[in-house]
Amino acid sequence: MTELRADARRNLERVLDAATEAFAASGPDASIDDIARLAGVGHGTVFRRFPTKDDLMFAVIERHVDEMCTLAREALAAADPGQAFFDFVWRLAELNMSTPGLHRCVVHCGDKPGAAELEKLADRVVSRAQRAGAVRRDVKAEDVRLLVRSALTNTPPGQWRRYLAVVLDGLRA
Amino acid sequence: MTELRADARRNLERVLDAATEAFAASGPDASIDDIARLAGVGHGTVFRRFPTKDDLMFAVIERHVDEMCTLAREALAAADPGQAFFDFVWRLAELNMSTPGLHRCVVHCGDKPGAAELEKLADRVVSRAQRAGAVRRDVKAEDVRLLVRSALTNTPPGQWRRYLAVVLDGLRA
DNA sequence: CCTGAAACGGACTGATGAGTCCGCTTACTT
DNA sequence: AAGTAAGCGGACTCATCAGTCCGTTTCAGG
Repeated sequence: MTELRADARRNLERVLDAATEAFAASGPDASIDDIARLAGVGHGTVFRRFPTKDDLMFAVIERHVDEMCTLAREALAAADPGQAFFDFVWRLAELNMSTPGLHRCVVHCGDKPGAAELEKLADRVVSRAQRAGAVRRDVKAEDVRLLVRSALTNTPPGQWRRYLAVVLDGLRA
Repeated sequence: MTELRADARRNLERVLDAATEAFAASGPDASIDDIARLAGVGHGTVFRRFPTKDDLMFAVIERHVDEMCTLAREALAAADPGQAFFDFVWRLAELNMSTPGLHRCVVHCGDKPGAAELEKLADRVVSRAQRAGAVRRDVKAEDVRLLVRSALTNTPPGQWRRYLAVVLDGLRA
């Protein structure tokens, strides 16, 4: 029942590879038709495995999201909450901005279960740093998330580090 | 030749009013059909006056852009370059965020002649503040523009003041 | 092999939205 | 009042894209 036929498994891999490439290049605007063409399959084949485009997108970024959750858990376990927060943000940014298109997909899928988990973890990292006095108290954890995101999104390629530095300086207590 | 017939003039006004309302509500995503319906005219009438949607959008924001240019010129004339910069940014933000939809239209039309003029003026305000030592030197004038924009765009309604405060704090020398 | 179920893929639908066209209407002019 | 050019508006084209359907192909087990 859960076993896929050999050709189905092969096509599934091709689709995921193609989708990763297309979403990395064009963000959530990549079309299913493009992805199917890139994978060398009909687009009906894509829809059989992933009932909606969002399902496919989430399958592509799931690995990314998991990785980010791990970073968040490490930050929560670290000794110095302030340092952990700043390190966490930089690592998160490096991971996301290595493929800006996928980052935009992560933003697009913000309400999916896995992504919601990540948000909860990230908010705890922020709160901990605030309690330790490393981050100003007049912003909410959610605000920090949005500020960092806005510094990374719609930013000229290769310039985001400078932008993030400014925002993080603005966030220090 | 340049005189419009009475009905044409009346419809032109209606279209501009409707477009302002629609763009303010939905940003650049407002459709010409919606605008025409709101104005009570056929959409052919809209296209006769404004060959493309962008032309219409720019006509709507032109007044805004002019007002912003005035603010920039005032800032350039002010005595204290640093204070002038921060006042300028806050006034610009208040003006834009009173109608977030129109702000998104301004961003969308960033390359139109009038908007380009505004960018040049704004960049001079920034450079002047940097030379006066009020703004950190490791960012370019364009970076400041983009950072401020990113703090205002895609931001929960009513929260943008906090976000802007953080970014401006991060920009101080 | 040979057969049936799984998988395939592309034609099709339906929605949306920009921009064109042209037969009809209406406002000015004389 | 009548002629005419300006103006009108909606039907039409064209393109895009998500998602459906079904006749055909291909895999895998007996």
